[in-house]
Amino acid sequence: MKVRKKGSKRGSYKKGEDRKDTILDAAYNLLINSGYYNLSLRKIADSAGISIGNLQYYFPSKDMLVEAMLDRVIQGYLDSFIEIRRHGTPQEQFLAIIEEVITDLGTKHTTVFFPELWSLSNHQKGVTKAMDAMYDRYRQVLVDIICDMNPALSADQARRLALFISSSIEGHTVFIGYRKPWNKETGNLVKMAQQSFLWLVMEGEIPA
Amino acid sequence: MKVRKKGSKRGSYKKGEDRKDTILDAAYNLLINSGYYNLSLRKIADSAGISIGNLQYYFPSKDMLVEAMLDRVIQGYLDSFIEIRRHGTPQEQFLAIIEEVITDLGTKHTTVFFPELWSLSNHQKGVTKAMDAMYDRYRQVLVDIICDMNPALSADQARRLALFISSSIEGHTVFIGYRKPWNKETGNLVKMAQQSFLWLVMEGEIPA
Amino acid sequence: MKVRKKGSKRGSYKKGEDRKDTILDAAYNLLINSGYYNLSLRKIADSAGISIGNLQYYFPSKDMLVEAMLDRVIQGYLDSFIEIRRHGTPQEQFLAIIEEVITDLGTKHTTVFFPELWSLSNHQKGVTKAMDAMYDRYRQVLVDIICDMNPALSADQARRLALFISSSIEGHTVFIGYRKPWNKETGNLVKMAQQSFLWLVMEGEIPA
Amino acid sequence: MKVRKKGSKRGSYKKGEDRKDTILDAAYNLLINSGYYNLSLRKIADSAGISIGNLQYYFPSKDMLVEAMLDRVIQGYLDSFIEIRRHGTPQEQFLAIIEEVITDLGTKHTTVFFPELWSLSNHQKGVTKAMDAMYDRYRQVLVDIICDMNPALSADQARRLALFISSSIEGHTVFIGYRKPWNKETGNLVKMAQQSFLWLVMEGEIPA
DNA sequence: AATGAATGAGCGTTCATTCAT
DNA sequence: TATGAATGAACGCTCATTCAT
Repeated sequence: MKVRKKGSKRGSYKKGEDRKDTILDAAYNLLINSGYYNLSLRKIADSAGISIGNLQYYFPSKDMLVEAMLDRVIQGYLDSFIEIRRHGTPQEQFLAIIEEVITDLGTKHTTVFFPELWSLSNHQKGVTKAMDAMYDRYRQVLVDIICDMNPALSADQARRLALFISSSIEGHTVFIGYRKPWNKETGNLVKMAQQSFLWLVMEGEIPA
Repeated sequence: MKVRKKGSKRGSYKKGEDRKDTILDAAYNLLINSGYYNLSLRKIADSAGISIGNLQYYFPSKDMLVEAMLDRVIQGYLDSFIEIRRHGTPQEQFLAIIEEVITDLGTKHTTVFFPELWSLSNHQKGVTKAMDAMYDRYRQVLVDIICDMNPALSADQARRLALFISSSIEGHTVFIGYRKPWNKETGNLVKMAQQSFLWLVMEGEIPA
Repeated sequence: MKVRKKGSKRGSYKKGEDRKDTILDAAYNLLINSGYYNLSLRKIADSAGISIGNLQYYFPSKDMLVEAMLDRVIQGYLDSFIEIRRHGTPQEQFLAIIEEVITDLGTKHTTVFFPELWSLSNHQKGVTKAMDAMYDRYRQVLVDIICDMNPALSADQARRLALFISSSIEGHTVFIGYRKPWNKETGNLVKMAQQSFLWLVMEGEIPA
Repeated sequence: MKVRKKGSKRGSYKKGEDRKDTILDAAYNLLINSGYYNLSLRKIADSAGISIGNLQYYFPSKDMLVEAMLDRVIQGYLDSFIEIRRHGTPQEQFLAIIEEVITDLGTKHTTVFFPELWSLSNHQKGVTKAMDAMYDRYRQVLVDIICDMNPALSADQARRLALFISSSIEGHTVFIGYRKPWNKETGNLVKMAQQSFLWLVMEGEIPA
């Protein structure tokens, strides 16, 4: 999923915001290509073509920069979730979202980004919060669709289903992602996921 | 899952192997508590109570130490997989393994270890290899059980099922793991996983 | 031969260049007093009165620092060669240059510097290049004088003579240099060198 | 010039001496290939195929090992000097020795060894002493021949000539040695050296 | 808004040396 | 003799951060 610049109205960025974007783009690319372990302010500044003094004018500490970058990337994913719920019956939407998300796992930035995020979230509180918020919003999209599909489900049950489904999908990152050993199985796994989750939503016994 | 020391025969450790174990234990604990990003040879040596010169007598480079540690932890998980297939019908084994693995996600070391492993595997070849080998062995246990449960399935289909099931389970780490927001849902998710995967194995349409 | 600071105009050094000079001076003095084997960035930084972080702001690697230092010292020697060819007949210049160079061998920094340079040039490519360039320029001064002294010589012959003469002079470093056992013979060796080389240039049979 | 093992009689080395030789050979090869700067006891022990603990049983400190190695190499050169004075008239011997020594400069070990020796001798007293003793013995060979060639010379004058000649020859190491830019000129330089030094001995005005 | 300069801590690694066995 | 284990210092280098300009 592509990270997009915000604020398209009027084409009138503040210069500072522009520079921040350049920096965050540089940081994101370095993160994807080398991992958080190898991410340094020096490399970011170099890659963004500015001095590290100037970089720290925009982001006073590494943590702040990192969190700004994560927020931005996460926002990109959220924007894409919103665009999904548009066409077709709830069931069609449901199957479409499964396919879209699983397919997205195969892109390099998704394959690399999320494990970094999960790892970071275990050690940095600010990251935990941002990540949890993202998944909350993501799951809410699923919850809404699930309720439409099977109105017999309670809100709790729908939430539980959304949690199970989204978790299961995320787990495929490490196995069918970019350059992962089972990448070629992506299509088959989409089919298995669709029928399995569909059955669970429509006919499963969901704990109340 | 607990990492166990090997070499139970005769109680006669070589001194050097003992020291290596101490070092790897220290490294593992630091990894769990601070993440790979904060893992340094100095901290490991301190934590193991030896000088860093001595540490590097046992592990000439950080990479070698890290891979030895990962191999050891992974071996612990593999050992536990082997012990699972002992009692009951294939279906009982299947349900038991799902419960056991999902429940294990809630332990601190599992919750933290795997995201570190997934992240590392994207940037360090030796890690990729060890991780893939581990999951291969893990999935093979599932494949065997699945074939027993539904002999109508081809080897390919069983492999596909094992991949989908194991991936789905792994994905829960980030959400129901130790101190994760949905940790209390673990029991419910076990039930959903069990019925969902059982249905898929017995009645799903698995791509051939 | 004294290494001089460049940039005499206006007395307005850039601050950074000034600091670089301080560092290179410190490095040079340590090289002379302890040899390359004992030359470390820490000692250079200490000696220059700065932190080693700052030192590496100016010279990102030890190799770069060393080569900058060698270039600077070599430049000092080259400057002095240029100043030699000023007064008297070619033969007077020839004798003067022999005396000057041999006498210079007795200074501490020359006695110590050149063996370090020769040794380094065998193991570090960048050093080889800088050294060869220096000796090329040095020999060219001799070639010019030799051609003036004996116009019957071909360019090749003059080059061969310059090579033989300069090599022979360099060889004395180890024996008549600063605190070397034959240092007191310097005057006598100058006389032997002068008449020997003069005879070779004027009456020797130089291979064509 | 090849370094030879001593003690050819009876083929009955003590085992310890044998081991010492192995170690010193390893050290010498490492010195030639990487320079003193990169010479470490670890590498020597590895290269000799023994533990570093054992290495330090034979040579309690690095300095002692290095000096033993230098002594051994130097002894090899001295042995070769002794073999030279055998055939022909003094003048023939004189010309032969010049050719032999200059030609030897082109071998890799000579080209590399001597600059290391010269550099070391400026910083390590034990080395200075061994080196000076070697050159004394070497010059004595020349002194003897020179006195035979021109009996009119005083002992002092002969010594001065030997010093000038030997120094001049050594100086060529850096320029016509192994892989040095003027290596192909070796033959021509031998001729120039021979006639120049011959003239100086027979007709030069040597300071008394 | 941007740069250049500086710091101090920490990194992985290599080293000579010591010592018990 | 020979090894294995251990130390402590130093190495070149990178880092996040600070601050004056």
